[in-house]
Amino acid sequence: MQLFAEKMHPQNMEFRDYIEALEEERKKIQVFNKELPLSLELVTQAIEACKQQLSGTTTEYNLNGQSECSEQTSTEEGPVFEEFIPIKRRASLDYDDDEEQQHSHKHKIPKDSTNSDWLRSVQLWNPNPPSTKEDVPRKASVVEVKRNGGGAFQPFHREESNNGKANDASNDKALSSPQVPATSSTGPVTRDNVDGSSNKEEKGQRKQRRSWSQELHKRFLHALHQLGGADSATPKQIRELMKVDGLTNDEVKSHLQKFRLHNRRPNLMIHKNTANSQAAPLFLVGNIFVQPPEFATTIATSSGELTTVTAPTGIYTPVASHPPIVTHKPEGSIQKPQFKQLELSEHSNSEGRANHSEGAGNSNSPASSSSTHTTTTSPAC
DNA sequence: GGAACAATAT
DNA sequence: TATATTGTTC
Repeated sequence: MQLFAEKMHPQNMEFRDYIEALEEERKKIQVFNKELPLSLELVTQAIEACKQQLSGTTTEYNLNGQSECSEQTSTEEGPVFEEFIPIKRRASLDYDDDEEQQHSHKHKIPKDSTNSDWLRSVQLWNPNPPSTKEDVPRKASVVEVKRNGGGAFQPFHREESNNGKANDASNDKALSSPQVPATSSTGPVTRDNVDGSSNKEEKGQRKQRRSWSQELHKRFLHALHQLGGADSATPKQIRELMKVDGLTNDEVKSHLQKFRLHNRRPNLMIHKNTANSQAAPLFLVGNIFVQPPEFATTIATSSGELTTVTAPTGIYTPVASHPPIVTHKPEGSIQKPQFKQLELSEHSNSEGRANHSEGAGNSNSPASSSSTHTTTTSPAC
């Protein structure tokens, strides 16, 4: 008996506190009565229930609550109890940890789910990347910053196959931190590259996709520029110049391939037009806008496509500068590419442009070179 | 180096 | 769901 009494007191105290907390909660919620009518109702009910129990039924209830005996009360209070518990918990987060086992279901589920979402949203990923347009586009700028700070991009989708690509992750970071390329990247070329190839073989699975962030692409362009253009440059050389950890020749090669493909089409047109390769290359894409009417006309006439085509693509068109046009669709198109970063902020433009700038400087070489060779072949012509 | 295949986003 | 873009593998 005495034990009872002893126990009761403290509990009652807690109970009162809890009720007070609930009341405060209710006050807060009342403001949002319209929006959270149910919540208000629930809280109110909980308060009433608590009060009732505290006054009359308390003994039993409490007992039930604490002690194992749950039978009798269970009938009436059972239901209340359930409602109560969850609320209580939330009210007092303390309980979250353990106990749950019993109610874990209700309680846990929401909690976990929230957390997971949270993490997801917060973390990188983007998994977000996937469809998280909401987050990405809007918050993009901010998010980007954060991410960049850490690793920069979003981490591609490396989700599942971390194993093989653990390296990549690190790599990515390195990559991501283009700004400080030298630092991390300096010695980068080491084995990672090799690993990439080896890993492939190891696992039948596909390698996770490497997203070519702007930064990465920037480097790519830079390297390309240094090597005298896309045509003359070889993946290996490019890779070395890029100084990116974990970047494989294959990746570079692939990127180069796409880069050429993208550039060629549009460029081709230009190319021919511009007997002189000199400028042509530089502005390939850019020229469309910038360049003199000559190109524009040709381009426009021959290919409305160009404009459309070039702009949309994200990375490869880096150069592509359709800022204005792009604005509408572009986001979608551009965003797709992993380069959310681009999208993230308008920076994308800036970035894109940055690329441009570099690309432009650089681009000339690549584009020109590539174009030169290809020109003849191009179907467009 | 290029093409086919695969994955992802719109 | 179909298409487009991008990346990986052969």
